[in-house]
Amino acid sequence: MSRRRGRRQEPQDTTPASVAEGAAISTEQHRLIARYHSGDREIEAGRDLFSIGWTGKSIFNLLHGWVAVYTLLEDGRRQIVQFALPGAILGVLPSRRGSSTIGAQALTDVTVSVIPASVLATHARTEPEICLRLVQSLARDCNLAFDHLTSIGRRSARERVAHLLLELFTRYRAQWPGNRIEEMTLPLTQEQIGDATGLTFVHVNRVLSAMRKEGIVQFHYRRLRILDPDRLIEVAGVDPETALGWLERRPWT
Amino acid sequence: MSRRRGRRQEPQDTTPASVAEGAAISTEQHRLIARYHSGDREIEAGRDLFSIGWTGKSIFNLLHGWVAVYTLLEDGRRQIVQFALPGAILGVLPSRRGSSTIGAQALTDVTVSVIPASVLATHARTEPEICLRLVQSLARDCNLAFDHLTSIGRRSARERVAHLLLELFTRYRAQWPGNRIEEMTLPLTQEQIGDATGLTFVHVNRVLSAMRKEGIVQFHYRRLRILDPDRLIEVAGVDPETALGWLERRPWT
DNA sequence: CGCTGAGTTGAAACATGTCAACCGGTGTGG
DNA sequence: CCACACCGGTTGACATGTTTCAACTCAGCG
Repeated sequence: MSRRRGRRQEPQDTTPASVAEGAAISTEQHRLIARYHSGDREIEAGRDLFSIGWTGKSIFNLLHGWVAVYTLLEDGRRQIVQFALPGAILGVLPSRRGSSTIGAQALTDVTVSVIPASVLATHARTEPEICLRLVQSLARDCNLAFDHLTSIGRRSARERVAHLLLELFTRYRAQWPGNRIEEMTLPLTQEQIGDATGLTFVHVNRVLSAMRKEGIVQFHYRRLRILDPDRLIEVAGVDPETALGWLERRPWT
Repeated sequence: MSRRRGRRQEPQDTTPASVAEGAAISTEQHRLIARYHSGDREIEAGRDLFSIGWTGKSIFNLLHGWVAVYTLLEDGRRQIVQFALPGAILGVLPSRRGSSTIGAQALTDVTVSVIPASVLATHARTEPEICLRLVQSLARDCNLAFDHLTSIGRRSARERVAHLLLELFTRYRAQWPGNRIEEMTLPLTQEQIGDATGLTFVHVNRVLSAMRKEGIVQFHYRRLRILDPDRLIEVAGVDPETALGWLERRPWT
């Protein structure tokens, strides 16, 4: 039942996500809780920002890079439940007591701003902005999770993969406004796409091959090229209106 | 690809979820934003609290009954993304502008407290409690959504159904503390279980039949009886520790 | 009494998983 | 500098879980 491929977990060489491709949103624009951070931290690609069982009491504001949030079953099956982009807030969920049931893996080299939970607790009442920001971030995460749920639950493999690529592309492009090139560095392996879509990496490969042959998208070694946006939208099964809605999204998240 | 069964949507006879089975948490305990509600509203079983496309500007505090939050694909495929129990907060997500991409259907007769979004907007700054409460509710929803994601993405049909039953049972029982009977009214059809687990109602039926024959659970016409809790936990593939964690959850949500 | 919603069951079709072999690139250590 | 290991990707043959289609039951209700 789709165990993971026998590979080491630790290192991973990944070219940084940011190539000069347009006018990017600056790192500082992502730092939306500037005042209280207790310092920035850098994590190299492949490492965990925090792992399952983590008992730390901090939350993280992702400033740069990509992060995959995942869960694990006892026998090694893995599910990626969220892809976090700059601006995202991570680590809120592991509710107070107890340890985190989710892990967060850096897909690229990553820099986060660390905010002690204590700060949050003491200032939440006096500084409503923080709280509102949290609500916004969580609502967005929830919405995305719901999208993924319907994707995994009710779409075919082909639709799921198309949907994911489309989502990540539009979210990414929202960070590079004005850039119209249908191409990007997508710092994922096919196995990770499988972990996010509930498929096997073998099957992801087949789906991607098919879509490449049909001239819809091309995804090779972390380079994603969208050859036929309209057909991709069609295969993903989102109405173009929604797709446009995605493009309007705020830069953060 | 698993369209819905050709049935009318509207009415639905459902016995109310609350039977006298122990010391329930009172309705007032669920009303956590008491001050600002603009009145309560009752929705009968089967009706939508709000539907996809809804543009209203209210949020709802569920006081009594069960609600299923769902999404729809163009061709009628449906995915239930959340089950809301008393105490839950609904309708936060449909972000300001634009219409809701999710719907909420009453599974039983339901009463909600309606809170105009405007109230929220004006008081969020002055009354941090509201905001904190929202964060808590959203974080919980997000966590549950992540659980469901890994269930649908990586578990077998059998595991998924077991997992869902276990989750709903523990969440329900948290509302009736002190009650130790492994039995409850679960106001769902097998089709709705399918919509939540990403399966066909036919297959849900087969799985349930099998588990009944094996003496694990019994689910017939909205009556759920857990015959062998340990085996259910085992089949669901959660470690007992986590299962206990569920039981510790706050009454609301 | 017929209708409808929900559940049940069997047979066959199909999507996806499993297993296994192989390729090319890259880093590493002898 | 070569040999080797390993990662990520690719492909084929086959196994299997789940869906699809269809028929039938049962209960409630007008």
